[in-house]
Amino acid sequence: MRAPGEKSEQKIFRAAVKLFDINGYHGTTLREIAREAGVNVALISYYFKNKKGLLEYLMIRYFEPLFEQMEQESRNTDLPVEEQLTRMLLILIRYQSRHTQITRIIQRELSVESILAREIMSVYLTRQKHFFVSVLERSVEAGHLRNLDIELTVMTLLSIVHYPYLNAQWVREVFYLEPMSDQFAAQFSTYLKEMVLSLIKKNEEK
Amino acid sequence: MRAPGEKSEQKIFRAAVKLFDINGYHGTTLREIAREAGVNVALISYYFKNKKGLLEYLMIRYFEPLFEQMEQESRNTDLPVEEQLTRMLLILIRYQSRHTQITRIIQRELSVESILAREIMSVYLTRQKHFFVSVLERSVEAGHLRNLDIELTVMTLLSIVHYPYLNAQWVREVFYLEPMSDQFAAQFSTYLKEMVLSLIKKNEEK
DNA sequence: GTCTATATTATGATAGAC
DNA sequence: GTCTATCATAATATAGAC
Repeated sequence: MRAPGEKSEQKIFRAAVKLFDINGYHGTTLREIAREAGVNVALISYYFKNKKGLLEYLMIRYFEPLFEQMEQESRNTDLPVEEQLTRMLLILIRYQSRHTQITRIIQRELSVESILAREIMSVYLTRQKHFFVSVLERSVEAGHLRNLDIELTVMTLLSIVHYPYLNAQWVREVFYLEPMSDQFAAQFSTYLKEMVLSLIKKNEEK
Repeated sequence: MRAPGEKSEQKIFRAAVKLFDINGYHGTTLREIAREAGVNVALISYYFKNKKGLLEYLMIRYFEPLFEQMEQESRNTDLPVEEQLTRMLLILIRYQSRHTQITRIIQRELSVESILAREIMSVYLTRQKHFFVSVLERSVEAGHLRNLDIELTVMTLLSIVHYPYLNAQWVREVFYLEPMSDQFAAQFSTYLKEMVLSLIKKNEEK
């Protein structure tokens, strides 16, 4: 009874991602996932234990590879500051645009108060903050950013990078851009690079 | 059997806002709302028809007064551009920080694909975009922003302003700031003003 | 690995008494 | 306006056959 080409575990995962993305985690039932995957409901428990297990699996799978990249990039302290900063932002944008569905699920679910969300914050997001703070501290040493608070700048940069991928529907319907497209990622990166330069250089001149 | 001081309708609304904020719309049940409000479940249907009605009521209540303010401010075209722009951003920040719970509910629920979300986008959020586009167009006429795309700038500014109120937990636990406090709103506004000036002035000098 | 069958509990919603 | 009682359905989850 198995469909050709793809294993059930994978089919369940794909279906869950698709439905969580569109309808939200609590807005999706295991039955819907099973139907979408063309698989029996009981198989979900077999592979992922329960609904929460599906979400946890999804989150870990997302953050681990991303943070390997980020960590590596944050060690390139021999690069010019603006270069390192824009490269770190580029990593985030590229990663998000290649995983738009999971990105939106995670961004949304992190805004719900839960143990899982708190764990993600303490394990990954504090680390992420420190990566960016380090770079900006280097930037201050180089004479940039004199009158902009570092922490708020990090918060701001991350807001810019995350929000369009959370609110993809808004980007589509209000700005007529497609967050899933490579073109958007490219355009967005270019824009951000320009903006970062504006911020840094301006303050340098003061 | 009525508790003193507050009417049931109001108590239900408050309870719903509190629980939707913490656990999400789909993550909250009518029974939980009734318990939190100290009121019978049936009363929710009596006042708000059904669960969806509660969410709709909440959204309209939020956007109407906000857009009255925004609309009014967007007519002040005699002000200097930076002044008008920062004032519009300030309106958003103040409004969000005075309604942190509903703001988070709405920001989160807009990222779920639904008819309601689509309506909010077409009724309010496109209008919001146009307010900001108009100001930035004035800015371009004044010789600013030469190499920054207007629409992307609007998207970016709104991302900065919205994201911290959606991801309040992140702001708290990673940046040790309290999004509900007036102090945060003040600090954030000051920062943004500085940043807007950086962006505009820098490009002016080129 | 996959399915059937079922247990158990929860859910949104309403009819009708007070 | 408020509550009791109840319905119909839907939810997650598991035990056990194949």
